[in-house]
Amino acid sequence: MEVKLPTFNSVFSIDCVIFGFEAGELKILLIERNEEPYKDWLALPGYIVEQDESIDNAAERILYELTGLRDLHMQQFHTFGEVNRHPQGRVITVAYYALIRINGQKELKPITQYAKSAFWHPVNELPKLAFDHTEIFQTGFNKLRRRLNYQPIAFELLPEKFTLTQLQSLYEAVLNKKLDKRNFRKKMLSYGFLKELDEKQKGVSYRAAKLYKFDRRKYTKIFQNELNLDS
Amino acid sequence: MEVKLPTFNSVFSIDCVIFGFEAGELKILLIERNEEPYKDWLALPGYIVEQDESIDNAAERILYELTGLRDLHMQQFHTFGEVNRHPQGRVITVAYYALIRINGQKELKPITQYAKSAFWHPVNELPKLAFDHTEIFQTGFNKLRRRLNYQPIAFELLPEKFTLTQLQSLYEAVLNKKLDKRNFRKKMLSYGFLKELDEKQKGVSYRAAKLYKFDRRKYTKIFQNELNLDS
DNA sequence: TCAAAAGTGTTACTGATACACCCATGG
DNA sequence: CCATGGGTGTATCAGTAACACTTTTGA
Repeated sequence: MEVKLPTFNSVFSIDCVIFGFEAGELKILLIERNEEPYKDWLALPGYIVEQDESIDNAAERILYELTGLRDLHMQQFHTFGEVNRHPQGRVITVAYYALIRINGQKELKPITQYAKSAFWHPVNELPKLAFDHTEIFQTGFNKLRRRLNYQPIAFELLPEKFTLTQLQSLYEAVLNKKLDKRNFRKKMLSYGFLKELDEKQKGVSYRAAKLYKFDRRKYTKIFQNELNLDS
Repeated sequence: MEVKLPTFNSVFSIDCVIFGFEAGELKILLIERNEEPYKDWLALPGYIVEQDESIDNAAERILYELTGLRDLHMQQFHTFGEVNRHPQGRVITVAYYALIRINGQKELKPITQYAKSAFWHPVNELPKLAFDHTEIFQTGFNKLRRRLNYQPIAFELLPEKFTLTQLQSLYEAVLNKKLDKRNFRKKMLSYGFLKELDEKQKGVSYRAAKLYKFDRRKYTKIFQNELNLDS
C-alpha cells in the first residue's frame, strides 16, 4: 500500500550529532523514527525549526523532545542544502554537534511521538541512516577529530573523575590510532589543566590508577587568547 | 513617508564574504543595495535561494548576479538563524566565503537591479553594514585567519606570479601582525610548493625581486592526507 | 604467584624563534 | 651616491617521537 504524503515548500530543520563515550567506545545518539518518510528507520535526532525560535534554541528543543537530553552545549558545524535531500519537499538542515558523558542514570526517552526510541550506538559499524544522515554524521565526526587537536573536548565525554588511561583510550577512539603511553601522559600533564586527586580507582583487579579532574578554570586562564578564534 | 513592506514566512538566503588583496591591503566585496529594506546601505552580496537549486549553486548564482563575478571556489562557513535578523520575516542565511585575485580588468557590475554597484573595500575601517552583515563578516574573517595556518589560501589572492615579499605582506595583512622576513622565507620555501621562476620583478626603483609561482600539483601531492579532514 | 595494567626518563629529531648585515637597482 | 627593498645563516629553544622495564594490586 502506498502512503500519500503531503508536500511543502521551504523548511529549515536541525539535525544533531551527539557523541558519547562508554566502555572504551565512541558512540552517537540515534533515534528510531516513528513518522513517514523513513518510518522505522534509524536517524539522527532532528526536526523542524519553528517560526519564532532561533536555530540555536531550536537545536536544544528538538534534541530534548526526541531524546530527553537537555542543557548540552551544542554547536553548529555545517548546513546541508541539496535540493532532493528530503523526499517531501525542500528542507535545508543545519547540523549541530555536542559531546556528553553517557550516564547510566539518565534515561533516554523521547517526549514526542516522532521518535519511538533513542539510544547510543557505536560509531563504528553504523547502520544505514535515514535521509543523508550518514553523510551528516561523517562530516560531524571529521569536525570532532579536528577539534580534538586544539580544544580539550575530551573532558566533556568522560566522567568527572577519570584515569589517564581512560583519557588516552578516548583520544585513541576519536583519532582511530594508537598513542604512546609515556608521551601522551607527559603532554597532557604538561598543559597544567589536569588536577591530580587524592583518590584512586576502585574495584579493579590490578594496580589502581590515580584519578584526575579537568580544571576548567586553569584551562581558560591558559588558553584565553585562542578562545577568540574559536567559532 | 513610510513604505509598507510585504512580509513572508521562512526563507533561506545566502550571503557572501569575498576576500581580495590589492595594494598591500586586504579587501572585501560590498554592494550598495537598491531594494528595501536597507535600501542604499552597504551590504555583503546576498540574496534568496530558489526552490530548485542547492545552496552551493545558489551561492554562485547570487554572487554572479550581484557582482558579475563567476567561477570562484566558495565554501560555506556558518549559518545565521536569529529570529529577527531580517525585518520582513524569518530569514536564515548561509554564509559563504571565497578568495579571489583582484584584477583591474575584471569589471564589477551587478546584473540584477537589486544592487546599484559592487566594489572592493578595505577590511579595516569597514562602515556599518545592513542587517547583521558586520557580524557575518567578522565570523568569516576569523575563519580565514584560522584557515591560513593550515591551507595555502594565500595563493588564491595573489597574482599568478608574485614575490616572496608580496606573499609575506599578505600573511601580515590577514594575521594582522609583523612576521620575520628570514623565517618566513625559510618556512615557505621549505614546504616545496613554490616554484622559482627565471623572471624578475619589473619597473621598481630598487633591486628587483625574484618571481615565484604556486605549484598546486606539488601541494596536493604533499598534503594529500590532510585534505580529507578539510571540511 | 600470576595476570593485568600503572607508572616512569632519556635521547634524537624537527620545527620555531630571534637576530643584523651586505647586495642590487633605478633615480 | 643614496634610498629602497632583496636576499641571506646560525644558534637557541620547545615540542614531538621512539623506546622497555619495574611496580602495585586483586584474584
